[in-house]
Amino acid sequence: MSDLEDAYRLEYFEEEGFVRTECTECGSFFWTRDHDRATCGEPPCDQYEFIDTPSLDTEYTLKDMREAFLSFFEERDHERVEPYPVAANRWRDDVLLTQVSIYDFQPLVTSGQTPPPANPLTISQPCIRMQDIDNVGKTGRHTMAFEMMAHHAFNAREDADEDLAYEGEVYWKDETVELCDEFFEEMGVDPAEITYIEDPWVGGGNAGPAFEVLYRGAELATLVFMSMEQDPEGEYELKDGNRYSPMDTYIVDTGYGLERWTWVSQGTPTVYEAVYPEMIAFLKEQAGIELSENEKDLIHRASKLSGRLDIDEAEDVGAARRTIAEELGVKVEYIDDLVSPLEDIYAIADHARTLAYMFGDGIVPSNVGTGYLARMVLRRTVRLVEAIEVETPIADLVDMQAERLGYEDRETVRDIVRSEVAKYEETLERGGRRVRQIAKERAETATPIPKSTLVNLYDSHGIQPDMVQEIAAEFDVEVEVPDNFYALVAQRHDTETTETARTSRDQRFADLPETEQLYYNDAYRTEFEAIVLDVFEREEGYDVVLDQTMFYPEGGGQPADHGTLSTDETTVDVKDVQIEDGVIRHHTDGDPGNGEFVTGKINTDRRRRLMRHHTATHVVIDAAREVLGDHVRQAGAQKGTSSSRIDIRHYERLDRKTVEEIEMRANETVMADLHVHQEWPDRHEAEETYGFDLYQGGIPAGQNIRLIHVGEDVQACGGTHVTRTGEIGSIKILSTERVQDGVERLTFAAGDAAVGHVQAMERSLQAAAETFDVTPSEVPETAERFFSEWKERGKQIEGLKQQLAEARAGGGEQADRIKFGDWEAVVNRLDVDMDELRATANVLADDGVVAILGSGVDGAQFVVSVPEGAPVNAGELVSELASQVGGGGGGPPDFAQGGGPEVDALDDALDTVPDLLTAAIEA
RNA sequence: GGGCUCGUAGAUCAGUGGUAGAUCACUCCCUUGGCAUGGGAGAGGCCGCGGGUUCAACUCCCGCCGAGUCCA
Repeated sequence: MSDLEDAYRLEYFEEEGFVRTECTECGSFFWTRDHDRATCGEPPCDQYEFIDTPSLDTEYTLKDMREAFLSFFEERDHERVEPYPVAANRWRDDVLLTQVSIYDFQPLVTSGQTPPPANPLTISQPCIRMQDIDNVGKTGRHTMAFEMMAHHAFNAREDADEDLAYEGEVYWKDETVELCDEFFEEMGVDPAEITYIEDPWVGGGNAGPAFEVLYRGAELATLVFMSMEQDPEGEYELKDGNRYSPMDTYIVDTGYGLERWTWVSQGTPTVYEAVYPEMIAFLKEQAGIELSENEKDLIHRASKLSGRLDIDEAEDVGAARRTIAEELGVKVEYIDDLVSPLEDIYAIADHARTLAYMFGDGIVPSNVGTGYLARMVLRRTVRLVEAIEVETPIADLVDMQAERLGYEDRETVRDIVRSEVAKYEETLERGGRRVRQIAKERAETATPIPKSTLVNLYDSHGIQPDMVQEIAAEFDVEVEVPDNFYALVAQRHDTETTETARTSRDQRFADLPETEQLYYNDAYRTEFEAIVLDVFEREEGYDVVLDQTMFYPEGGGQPADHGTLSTDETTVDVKDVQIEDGVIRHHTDGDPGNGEFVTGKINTDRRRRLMRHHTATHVVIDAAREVLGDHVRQAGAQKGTSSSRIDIRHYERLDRKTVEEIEMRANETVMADLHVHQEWPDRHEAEETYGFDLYQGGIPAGQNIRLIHVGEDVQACGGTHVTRTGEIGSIKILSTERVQDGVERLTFAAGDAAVGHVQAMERSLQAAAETFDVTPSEVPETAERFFSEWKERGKQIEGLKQQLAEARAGGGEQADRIKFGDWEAVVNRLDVDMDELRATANVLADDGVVAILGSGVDGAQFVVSVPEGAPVNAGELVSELASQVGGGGGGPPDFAQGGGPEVDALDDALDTVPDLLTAAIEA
């Protein structure tokens, strides 16, 4: 760590007369203008000193504070950048939610592959941190949703190894600290009260020196100087135990918590009161919370105290509250009763804002990914709202926040919330029934519900332990809730993680220049000439690299082109095409010869079909968005030659009517014969014009991106397209399936493939129609009729069999009646099916006769039915008989069945019955 | 992406290799001046679909389809 000490010695500190001091409490080093200061300023070394003491020049609302910050930096040559979505997985695949502002620019901007939208820039980025969910409402300072105000500068080293998307230094540590100082002063803070604590920052594979900036006990800013990346050979070992080395870029990453600043400016006991005043007032009124002056005062003092305690874990909250009660000289239960509803209200306000961000940014509830996180937050909110007995629908609460945050498609947000709340209520109802049943069983045996059952209820059915306890209490049943409940759940999910070893790069391949991509110039040309730069012999076939190619490599869900490469001497087939670091490999069945001139020919039919399907994909997504709403987003796609599929995010199953509507819209676009064209604009201009909805299929790298316009629809896309939608011919949606909760897969065909599928469908229908001897349009009605008639006949047959059985048993047939003891038995071979055999035997037994019946219809089969009291065990008798025909059988003593494959032995077996009966009676 | 649970009468669920059941709802009859109710009778099942094991599968095994839930 001492390696980094120099990193904190700034000229600015020198000039301004700062001193470096070691905190007498925690031992951290910090910088301050106050030479007498002994402590670092961070709780627990120092305490909150702004509660009841508004500590800026004036009291700010969130909106005013945000504006004050952004315009301050704008005035100092920073460009204001619009915030990114909270769903960070819309532009990166390594995280789900935006947790800090720098996430907006990782990984492409921070690594230097892509330029930043502005440099330097300032932004106020909405963030969500789920880690704090248990603390929200309780500690007075944790919120799940917050805005991180920030300014960023992206610098590149002069001696950088590679070409970077930005160059030179904008500013670095001294200017960053100076800006921080100035901003504090602008807000009316005496600079002598500020401390800069040295606190190296490590995260996400990067690291660097950093300052925490404290004022009156509140951490109001973090200044991070990201300058290192993880490297096993690196010269610095940091606090996470990994080694780091300097990067080619070095980046100013700051964070000023908007909510904290607002709070400090107002000096309210909790952050929530500063941030959500309207919603808290609304909820208090709805929940009918009215407090006396005494109670208000007590709560006020309690919140002040809890702010001074260092609570970072939910488990600490209980202990903290006991301490508070002690200090205030009241019972802890009293504080609990008073404070709990308020805590719930604070949490609801925060959760509602979190949900507004999530759904407003297009997250759809699901059992996976961000959708799952949203579902968890929503369910928690439902429980909180129930706890304080507020009648207002959650949809309204979320909508209040969505309105405040300025989201446009609020009706969809409401719809999503309503549908999700309904799903949860169903789950609760189902769960309640299940628990009641278990509780009833346990009540009978007077045993507690074991923890394994509890874990299972939660894991498989989403039922919380406290719900089980509540219901069990109604039945006076105890429940074992272990302290480590969630650890037990986690245990169930312990699985080995398989590590994928990265294949070592072939040096010869790595040295090749990037292949020129001809397929973008004119997607309709199918012949080109090129030079073979290298040929790699593979286990099966060859990989050929050319200087330029028209072969489209697999990518963006579009499969590779096929075709041929020809020289004067030979022609080889291209079976697959892949791109790696800009170099395109043609996988062939032969060696065209290194250094040769080749003529490449693309399989036109295949390519055309892929082009039609690719453009059709854009058309279908656009149609789905029009029909379902703007939240619809592509969650994956795979094009093909006979059909393609796209996965779209949506919160409900699609019914047949909706699918037809989408299909009709898509075909309207086809019929309108719209022009399809591509352009390569600057990425930031494109993002500004069209938003992140551009990135339906993933985020491309680079300064410029390729856009495909189909009418109004615009998407970033690297695939090959037809030039007019009319060329698609037609689009037929073949099927929909739910691949995950919240994700619908549409499989469709375009052009001749669509016609082919319709024809196949028609053939099936024709075949069915011919069987029924009706016209295709009459098939549904006819099938319906046949099915109900078929059921009707089944019932008739059953009735007839019963009658037949009664007739037979009545002695109409020449039955062998034998007497044994006081009983009479019928031994007979009927050669009818099992149902009839059974029915006949039962009728006989009802008449007080032991029935032993055999049949040779389907193998050799026996049924034995014994009237009550007769000295014969049906199970044993059948077992004996069945073994004589090479099979087995059994059943209860009064009724049994069995059989075997040897039909020839059936009669002999029946002949042994009298002896067996005699034996039975003697036994 | 991985794990777990569930698909049986219109609804809710029993049944765990050997004759498909209960409760509510439904239809009819009886009880009552009428209603709440009570009593009786009846109708209603490709036991999700397809394979396998077995003399025999709602039941066991495999695959598919559908629903739910937990975890990353």
